[in-house]
Amino acid sequence: MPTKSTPHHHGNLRRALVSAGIELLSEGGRANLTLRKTAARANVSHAAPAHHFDGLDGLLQAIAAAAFLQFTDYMVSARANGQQDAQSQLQSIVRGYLDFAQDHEALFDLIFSEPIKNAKNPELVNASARAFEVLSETCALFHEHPNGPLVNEIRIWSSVHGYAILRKFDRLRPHPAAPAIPFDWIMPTLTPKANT
Amino acid sequence: MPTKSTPHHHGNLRRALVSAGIELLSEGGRANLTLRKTAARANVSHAAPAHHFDGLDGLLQAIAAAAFLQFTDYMVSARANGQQDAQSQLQSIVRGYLDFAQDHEALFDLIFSEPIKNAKNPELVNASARAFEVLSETCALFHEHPNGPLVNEIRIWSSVHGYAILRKFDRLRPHPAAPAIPFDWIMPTLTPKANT
DNA sequence: TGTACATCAGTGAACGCGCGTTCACTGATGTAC
DNA sequence: TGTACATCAGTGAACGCGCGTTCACTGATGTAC
Repeated sequence: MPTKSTPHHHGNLRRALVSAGIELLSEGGRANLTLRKTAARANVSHAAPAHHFDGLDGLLQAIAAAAFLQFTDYMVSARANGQQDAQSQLQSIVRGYLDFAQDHEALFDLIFSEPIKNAKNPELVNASARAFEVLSETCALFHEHPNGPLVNEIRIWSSVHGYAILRKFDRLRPHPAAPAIPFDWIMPTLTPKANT
Repeated sequence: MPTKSTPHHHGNLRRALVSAGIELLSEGGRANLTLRKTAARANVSHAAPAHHFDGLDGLLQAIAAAAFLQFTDYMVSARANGQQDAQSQLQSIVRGYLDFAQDHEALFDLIFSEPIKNAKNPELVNASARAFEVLSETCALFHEHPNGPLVNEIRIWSSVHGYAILRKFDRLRPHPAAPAIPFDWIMPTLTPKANT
């Protein structure tokens, strides 16, 4: 008799609440996310989340951590599914980056938002660091920039992040009927290390 | 007898409310901005803003419009005060862009935020368009990109915007003690039209 | 296998708070004559 | 210059609402023996 209602002990309420919160964010942005709505979406009383998160901020950070993991997965999956030379790998993670920004706009906004900026939550910090590592790994396939480490990463990352924002604001067209300028046209060029 | 208390007819309450709202945003971000707090900051009853704005959204859009004007002023002033060759002008507006992002972080966040994205308020739309024009004017001093118009603008703008975000998240250092990588090192290169 | 018991993860009522909004009001300003 | 009057831009009380949080509670789970 594995099914039938479970009035107590949801099983994995924490995960369910994070999912519910992501839905609410996607539907109505940050203003739509409250503990009470999240609990209701997870079919649980509004006091239940207190057993799993330290207030609204705790929920927000847990959501951001989950978002970073998914963000990383977009990049890693794209890289794994593409060709394996350096240039292709770099293009793949950039595609993953931009796809995530488009498919999950609310989460993309969240992870680069002010309240998340200074969060110390280790789960969140680790998830964030992992996303950045993916970029670094891929940049490591190229010759270091003459000015030193991290410069390649910043060149790529600045471009792709800015491009994502401009696309969100529909600023990539000379006029409304024109196609959007593709990222390929503005992507900085790096020099691969070896003949891969 | 020009002074003495003015219980009614503030003079320019609308402007005072926008200023008060900017202060509140700077102090505590979007969550700190409410009509009641804004009215209190402007030393006015909490019902007074209704005579000047269409609710909180109206105030928010007015603040965003004011922010765009100030943003534009940062770029235009920097350009006017620098050397006048094409490359210097471009560097100047980029410096203005980055200075604004740093000096007015809350406003920078606001003008590129979701709630402002789809606002139709003409004052706001015009202020936004003007900021973008400044970049276009300056890019017009360079040869058009082989792929057509707007490509130079997108290259510069993506980089500088992304760089501003990375700096905000303190991601411009290989390690905590290192200096931040300067924007000069990642700025895309354009070809000036004439020998200015 | 059964029983006692501690702990965990929910419920639902209650609370106080700040919010946006409404409304009758009133004093200041501007205009007509 | 003076008077009447409409309009404008404030006040302050009142409202209902959704919020986070607290609290006593209870049923389910896990553990000791």
